[in-house]
This record gives sequence, structure tokens and C-alpha cells, in this order.
Amino acid sequence: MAPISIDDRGRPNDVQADEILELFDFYRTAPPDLRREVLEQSHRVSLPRGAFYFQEGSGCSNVAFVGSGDIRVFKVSTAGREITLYHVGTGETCLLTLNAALSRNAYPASAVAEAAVEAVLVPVESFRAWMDRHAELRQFVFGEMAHRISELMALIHEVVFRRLDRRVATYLLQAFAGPEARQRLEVTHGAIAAELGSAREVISRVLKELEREGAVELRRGHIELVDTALLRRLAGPG
Amino acid sequence: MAPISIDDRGRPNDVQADEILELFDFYRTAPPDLRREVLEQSHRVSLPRGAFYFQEGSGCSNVAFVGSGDIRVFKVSTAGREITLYHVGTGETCLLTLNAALSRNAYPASAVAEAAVEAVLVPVESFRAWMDRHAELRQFVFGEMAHRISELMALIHEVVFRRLDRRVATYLLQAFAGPEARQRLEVTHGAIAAELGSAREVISRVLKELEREGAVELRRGHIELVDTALLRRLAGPG
DNA sequence: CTCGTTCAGTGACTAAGTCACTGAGGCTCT
DNA sequence: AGAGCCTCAGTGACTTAGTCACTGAACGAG
Repeated sequence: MAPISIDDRGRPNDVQADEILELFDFYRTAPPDLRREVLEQSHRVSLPRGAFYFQEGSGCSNVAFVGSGDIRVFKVSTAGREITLYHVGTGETCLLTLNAALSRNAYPASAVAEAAVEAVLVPVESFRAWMDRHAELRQFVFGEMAHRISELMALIHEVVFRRLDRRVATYLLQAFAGPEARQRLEVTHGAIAAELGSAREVISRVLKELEREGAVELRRGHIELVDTALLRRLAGPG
Repeated sequence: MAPISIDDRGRPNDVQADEILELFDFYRTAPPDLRREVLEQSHRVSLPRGAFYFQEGSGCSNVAFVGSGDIRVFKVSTAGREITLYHVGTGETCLLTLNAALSRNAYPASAVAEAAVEAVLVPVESFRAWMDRHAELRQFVFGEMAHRISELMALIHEVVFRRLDRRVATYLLQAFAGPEARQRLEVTHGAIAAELGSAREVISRVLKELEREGAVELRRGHIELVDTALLRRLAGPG
């Protein structure tokens, strides 16, 4: 796990490990002795934007709890094309660290920090032991896994059955919907292609068409929202 | 669960519930009292070929253990196209019944019996309780879920990045590899399309090309293997 | 201001999916 | 045995998506 910088717990980051753990139900509801034990075993880690979190094929001996930032989990083709499987954000565990941890298998995908990540790592062995003792934690883990399985199936549906222009429109709607009714989205065509599993040129063409129809305006390095209602109509049903 | 015929336990099928359960490690390694309890709570079910096992959107209150047969789990598009997510065969649990059961969510996919299924159902509540008591069972369930997640990710990779002709060649290799070096595969072009998430006409064209190159011969309702080595070459790497 | 890099656009081509058919093979029912 | 009726496969014309090989515009660093 070379790319992760593990700070000494004695030299605290801006955000403490326990502040991050408080975001997780299982920790909040845990009995005092378990809380103490979890905290003792925790390592605060920070990841700069663009750093690899893990790479396909490697193993892992830690489970991660994300306090802030954004991790993008994705597959890469031999030709270099990518598709994003899901994102892990504030208050979420990265299912795959968990998965790899519990099954002792290699990662079936890669992950990078899209926005600088503040997280907590705990060793698998400890995590395993806690799961045996704490039903809430088991429920949490099952819930996460069940949720991701549904998401992956939905992604397959999306990729196999939906037209690309509608997928792009849907992507834009979600991206613009962010915090407020934003008008400006900082994203490159290449990044959208990596998100949706397409090629940059193809995304460029689709975006040009969306621009021609009057839904957005294209600038270098960002996209501006012009007509939300139109974009929604172009996204189609589903 | 209308389409499933639940036999009275007093009127036994050809295969007894305990014979099916013996296929599962967690049952074999369970302590006698748990084994007895599991057996008491079990319902033997049979499913004829073609019957729906469950349908997308519905809920379920049972976990299924498959003794024999083949369940195909798949997504359907509004246009009627299908893609197979995975198969469940002898000695496997259907992850989705488990998933839906543990998270109390609706099924994110549909499933039919491709070959007549003999299975055992147990109520979720019981299963949940056993998981709390039996670490082996927990391990089994985590393993299944982790495995399926990897598989789904691999499927996404396949669908997004691999050429269809290679996917068809790979499919044929696996199908022919079955029990022995068979020469004849009973499958329609439409079934292959539903397996791979493509359209029948497209599969027909790809198969015609494979025939033209001398890898297979096409007959109505079945395909004959001509040149395994060539087929392997056409399947490409991966 | 220049150089290198990242980002976007374009045209020609191949691969895949859609639509609207045709026709062949196998079944059942008189 | 022949008539009808399915299911399965094949085809051509067209649209959508991905690939390849580029060009050129915008931006940051020195």
C-alpha cells in the first residue's frame, strides 16, 4: 500500500480518526469497549487527488472508512479505456477493500482518489474479529455488499441497453444537480468517457449534439448548463 | 412465489432435502442441533424447465440452496433484449434470494430455470438467526457475495471492452467444454444473444463468420464443433 | 514569448444494434 | 399426407458506437 501516507497517530491530521468513525452507524452504536478497540487499531490516512488507492490484482490487509473526498473505482481495458464501477464518498466504506479483506482475494478493479481523501484504515484481522462479536457491524457489511451488487447490476443494464446520448444527458443532470443549481461543471470529455466506459471522441460528438440542441454550452475544461428541462427530456425515461 | 411448487415434506421427491443440504459445507460442518433445525425448516421445491424462479421487483422471504439444475439470472430491457448476469447450479446458493432476504429489498434482476431445478428453501428469519450463531455460515455467505461481486465486475469488463466475435467464441468454447469433448451444442442464436446481451441477428452474423472460417458448423437448433484450436485462436487473449 | 502539454474536433472506417422482412424446418391436427 | 403454425435462421438497409490518425486551440511553466 505504498501510495498511502500513514500519519503517526501522535501527529494528528486536521480531522481526527474518531471524527471520521463517528460517521459510521456501527461505530456510533458500538459498546464502549469495542469503540475503544476500534479507535486503537485505526490508522488515519490521507490521499492526495490523483493518487492510486489500490490497483487491480494487488491484495490488501486493511478495511477503509472514508471521512471525506471521493474514490473512483474502475476497470481498465488493455487498450487503455476505462469504465467507472462506482464512487466511494463521505461516510462510506470501500466495499472492495472489505471484499478483498474478507475473501483474501486480489482486487478485481482499480481505484484512485478523484478528490483528496481523508480516511481511516483498520487491519482485516481486527475487523473480522469485530464482525464476529458485533451483529450491527455484520448488518452494515451485508447491507453495503447487497447495495453494491444491485448497483453493479444496474450498471450492466445501463451499459448494455441504454443509448449513449441518454447516458451522457443523465450523467450531466446528476453532475449539475450537485450542491446547488450550478451552471458550470469542471470536467473534461475524457473524464466523462472514463466514467461511462466510452471513448473520448464519441463523448465529444455526443456533447456537440447536446450543444447544438441547446441543452449545454461547451468550453475548454468545463461545460455550462443552459436548459435543464431539455436535458431531462433528452435523458429519456429511466 | 406462485410458480414454485412446494411439496409436502411427508411426500418426498426423488431427492431428499438433506441430500441437497449435504452439498453445502456450512451444513456438513454444522453442529448436530443446527443441522436438525435447518432440516426442520427446509422446504423441498422443484421447478420445471422454463419456470420463473423470481422476477425483478418482487420480494422474497426465503433463501435457496440448489441441489441440481440450472438457474439463469438476467436483466431484461424494455425492448425485450436480455443479458445473463450469472448461472446458479448444483451446490450453489442463489445470491440474490440471499441478498434480497438479508437487505429486505426487491430483486434487482429476474431468474428462470434453464434446466429443471431441485432445491431447498429456508425462511429468511431462520437463516438470519443461524448466521448469528454459526461463523462458518457467515463465512460462506461473505464468500458467495464477494465472488459474485468479482464476477459482475468481470462481466462489465467483458461487455464494455471485448469484441463480440471473441465473446461468442469464448462462449462456445465453454459450452463445448461441458462434460466431454462434445461435438454438438443444443442452443439457438437467440439464446446466445440473451446470454451475451446482444441481438439475435448480430449473433447469427457472427456465427456465420465463425462457420465461414471453419470453426463450427451451423444447424437449426444446434451448433457443431469443427476446430477447437481455431475457435480458441479466434477467442483471443483473456 | 515560446514550448510542451492537455483538451477538443474531424473524417474515414469498422463493429454492433435495429428494423422489417423472407424463408426453411419441424410440429400438430385433422 | 397435407395444411397450417410455430420457432429459428438469414438478409439488406440503416443508425449508433468505437477506432485510428490526425489537426489545432488553449493554457501553464520557464
